[in-house]
Amino acid sequence: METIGSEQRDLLRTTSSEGCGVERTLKVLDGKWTTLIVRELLSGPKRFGDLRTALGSPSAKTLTDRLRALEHQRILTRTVYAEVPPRVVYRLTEEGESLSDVLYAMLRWGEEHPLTDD
Amino acid sequence: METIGSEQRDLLRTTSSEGCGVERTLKVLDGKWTTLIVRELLSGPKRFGDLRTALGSPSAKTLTDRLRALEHQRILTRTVYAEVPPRVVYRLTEEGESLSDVLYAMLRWGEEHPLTDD
DNA sequence: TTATATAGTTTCCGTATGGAAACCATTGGC
DNA sequence: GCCAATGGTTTCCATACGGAAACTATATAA
Repeated sequence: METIGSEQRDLLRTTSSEGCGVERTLKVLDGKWTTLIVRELLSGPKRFGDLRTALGSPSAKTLTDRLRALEHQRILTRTVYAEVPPRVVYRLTEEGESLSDVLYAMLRWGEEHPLTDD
Repeated sequence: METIGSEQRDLLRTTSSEGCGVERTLKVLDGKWTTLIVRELLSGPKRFGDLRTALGSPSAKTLTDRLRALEHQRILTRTVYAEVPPRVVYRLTEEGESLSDVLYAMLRWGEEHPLTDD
């Protein structure tokens, strides 16, 4: 029983190493917290502080770096509300939302293959 | 139009940050070349040298490290043929093959979202 | 007047990652 | 007797990554 159809296999086979779609996705999801940030935002927009808490407190610097990178790649938007203290909300763009297919595939694989040792 | 069904969204929402399936998958696919190695092997078993060429010549040390890690996690098997010069073949296990769902999702996303600048 | 909350920024630093280069083992072929 | 080919291993090193701590801005509340 195949886990992959011939159509999919062909796509994977014929794509060159350079500029392959897989590499493009890897580039976007690069960095220690990046993928998890997207996962958090898939359940709705979140504030900076909420993200930090949900992720288990990465350093402010690191979280800022990742958010800025994702913003630059148009995966999410950053909205500052002119209040005091400031409120900043991050929300996925349509492009960011579309990463849910990748995230969900990861989620399923991870749950179907619990780690044996390690 | 939603890109994710309510069933999927619920799964992503209710999973805690620790031990989430996404994190498990990230752990397996960790490292610079890891995901690309799996992509290469999805089109069939490959020798060490073939992998190096296909990937664009990562250092031997790095490739060895990644292959050993994937072997340890039972994503692939390493078969040594007692010939001279030696021939070593790497092939995905069933578990490794099942990563095709993740890889294919990445491939599609990457192809549907070519980079604008960067 | 001072404290407080949020969302940073900046500086500094330790570690991990990955690459380059040199070296090794084996044996069939010249 | 020596070289080539394969698939490594070992050592060394530069950089990138990410964390900790200290600092900042602002307006409201006490």
